[in-house]
Amino acid sequence: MDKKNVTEPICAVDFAFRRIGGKYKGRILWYIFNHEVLRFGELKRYMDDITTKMLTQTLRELESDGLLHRKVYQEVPPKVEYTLTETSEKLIPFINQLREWGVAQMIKAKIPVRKH
Amino acid sequence: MDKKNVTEPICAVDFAFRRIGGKYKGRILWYIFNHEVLRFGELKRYMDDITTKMLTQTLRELESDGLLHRKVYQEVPPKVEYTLTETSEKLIPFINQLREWGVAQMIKAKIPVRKH
DNA sequence: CAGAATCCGGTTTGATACTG
DNA sequence: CAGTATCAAACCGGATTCTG
Repeated sequence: MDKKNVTEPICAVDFAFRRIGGKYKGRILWYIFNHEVLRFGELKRYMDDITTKMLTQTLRELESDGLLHRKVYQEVPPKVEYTLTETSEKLIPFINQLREWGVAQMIKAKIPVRKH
Repeated sequence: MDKKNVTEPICAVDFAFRRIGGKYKGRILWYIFNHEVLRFGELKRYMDDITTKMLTQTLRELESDGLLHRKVYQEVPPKVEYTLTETSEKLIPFINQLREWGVAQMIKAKIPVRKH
């Protein structure tokens, strides 16, 4: 997930999907949006199926793409808060619509829809 | 990209991203939408950076998820046409929104935006 | 608490050649 | 034309251990 952002995007759809098309990125943004701010450990609990390594890695990518703010509190025990940026806030309507589409599909397919 | 659709989705966002979050899926849907119907070879030319193997594989996944129609003409030389389904047509406004977000980001970052 | 570091298998993706 | 088949490389992602 490094070279992806180095090679020139073919088009804008390509560009966009490189930034949020990963396995966890959409959900991370969505969960943070819903709570306004989330700490590392909270986010990990919501994600439920992610390892610390992947979460760290994905958060760093989002941060370096300007889609997340990372605020470190210099205290013990450590505390780090993640919030959306102006740029990623603009993605929320898209994610939400996609989510609604997903809900509709899941109902049709009779897959239990869990809330978050 | 097989197990992805076997394990239970965590939530609707997860569900949706498994269906269109791959490296090429969004673009494939977008290009087909823009041309209404595309043949295998045409699509490959538009994608520009995909191998026949990946294109085949991705098309099959989209088809089995009910996001693409695949119409085979029994003639020589072979001819196969891909079109959107009702389900995937509902996704187009979102993909377009995402595309517009991408365009804005690319302009900001001074990355040349190519049309498709 | 919020990670960093390492090891390692599995999956994804790619190059190339071939076919009905 | 629309794919298959095969092999190899790259990347993803998980488990575990460790630390300021």
